[in-house]
Amino acid sequence: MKNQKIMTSLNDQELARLEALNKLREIGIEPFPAEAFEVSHLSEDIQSKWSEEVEGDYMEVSLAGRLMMKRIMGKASFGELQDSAGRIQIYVQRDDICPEEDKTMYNDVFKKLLDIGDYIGIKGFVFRTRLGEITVHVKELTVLSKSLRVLPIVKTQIDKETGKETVYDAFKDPDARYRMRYVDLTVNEGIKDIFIKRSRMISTMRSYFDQKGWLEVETPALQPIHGGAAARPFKTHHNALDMPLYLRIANELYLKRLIVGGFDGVYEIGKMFRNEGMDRTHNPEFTSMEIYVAYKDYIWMMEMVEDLLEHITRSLHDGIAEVEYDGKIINFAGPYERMSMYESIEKYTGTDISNMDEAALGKFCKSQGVSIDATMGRGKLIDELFGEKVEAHLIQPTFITDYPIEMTPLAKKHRIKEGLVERFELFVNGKEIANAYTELNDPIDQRERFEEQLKLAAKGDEEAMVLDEDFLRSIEYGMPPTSGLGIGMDRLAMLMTNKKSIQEVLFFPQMRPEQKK
RNA sequence: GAUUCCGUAGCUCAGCUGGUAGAGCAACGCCCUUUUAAGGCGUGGGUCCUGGGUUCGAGCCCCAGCGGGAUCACCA
Repeated sequence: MKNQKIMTSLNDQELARLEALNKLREIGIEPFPAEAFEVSHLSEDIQSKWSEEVEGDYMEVSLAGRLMMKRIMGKASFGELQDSAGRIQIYVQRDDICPEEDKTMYNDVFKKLLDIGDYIGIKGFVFRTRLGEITVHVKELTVLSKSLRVLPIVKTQIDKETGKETVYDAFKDPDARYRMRYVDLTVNEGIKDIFIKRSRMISTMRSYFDQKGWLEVETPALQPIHGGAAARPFKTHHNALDMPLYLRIANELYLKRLIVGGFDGVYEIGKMFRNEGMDRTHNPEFTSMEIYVAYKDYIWMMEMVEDLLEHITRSLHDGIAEVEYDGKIINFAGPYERMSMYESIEKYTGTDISNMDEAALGKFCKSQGVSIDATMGRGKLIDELFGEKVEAHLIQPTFITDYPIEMTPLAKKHRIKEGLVERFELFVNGKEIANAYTELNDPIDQRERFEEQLKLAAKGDEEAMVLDEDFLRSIEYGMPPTSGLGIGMDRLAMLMTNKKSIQEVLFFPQMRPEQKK
């Protein structure tokens, strides 16, 4: 009865696969065997290393993977086996896999009961076909796992005259691809590479930091006070403590406590959560890297970022420090251009705003066609102006330095320039990808800045920071001069893999629940 | 949140001024021992996203909803 219920929800192709599975069992072949299958080679090993000269080394190979194509021609067939590294053609002859009278293994199992997507193991030898394709001649075939669903079969034809490539039946609906990433990864070439690059990007960064002697740490993701950034948090509740907790929007205040505790350098690569809108550069959970190094300032940090990004880019792109993004060549070899925020506005509007007061600035924004409202203070006006007039021009990596104090409550006041803080952001392709300060370690100044934030909150600013008394206590014990940096790892991954949507660099981007059928 | 486009077979898509649903691949059956989008002959397969409405008649028109994409806004 249970079976019947399943049956009615299946289409004809899925029914055929279920029947094939039952028939395999009838023949005495377990479609989901428990035994391990020993693999000697990956498809890629053979494709790249085999030649007639070393033929002798490839007389007994065993491979495992999904059967992705069958081309049956009577008593012999070709197929394609896809493993973790790629694909290789296989050649299956009836009398080879069925040396005895009984031809079931070929006539029934291979020709009829095996479907595209099934996992098989093969043993045989490598040869080259008349048409020149390196192929495994199968002597022994093992069913490793049955696939009950139909994979979309992507086929590519290359026109022999024009060399033009045509793709048939691409599995390209973004909705389906993100919801069923396992199918996307199986069927679409190049998807794995994105995530392999992402993984290597992170491991390269980690080993760079480790080599400098900085310590990778972990700090709470569940926080009683959501500090360190201006954003709306996710709220949850702990039952045993009967208290509200927030998913972290940043880890800055915890990492600084560790600097107070005496580490010279600490960093954390981890998930942050922000309860805000989603678009092609925002996912509710995202990966950030934050690092704090004692006895340094933001000028030192700019040099570190140049070296780090150049190093990562080279290690991901065969030693080259350039990436192509959105049709542009972006060069990550340092040094990068540096401009103060005021200089950048002057460069792209022709006007020096450094001495304007709030009223004059408001007037200037209007004259530039920047829409403003009455609640905006001086800092916010500058930020708007920058966003409208400057950001889009910053294609090559560019440091923008020295921000108005109002919007940056955790950065140290500028050593010379009144009303500014020692902060930089790194822009690439018109987008911010890194943010750094000379950290504020003066506890009295820090308390005043928090109090300013409280006033903003009282005025209704939902994103104003909350005062963290324990954090203040920690720096009252004494925090060394420190520079800190944050990098949005997803956005960096987008740059490194030439993807325009954050969903393309996340295995499982956040989605609405699937509609029930 | 706003605007806009899209949702038809397992996949990719067509479907005219409204007339009762099609193609290729995939599936099923038969033929074929070096093919490669293999080929040839034949067969089956649909909640046209959901719910209302207009109409003699809706995949198509109208309304509402669901899901997704793009652009903008918001957001370090």
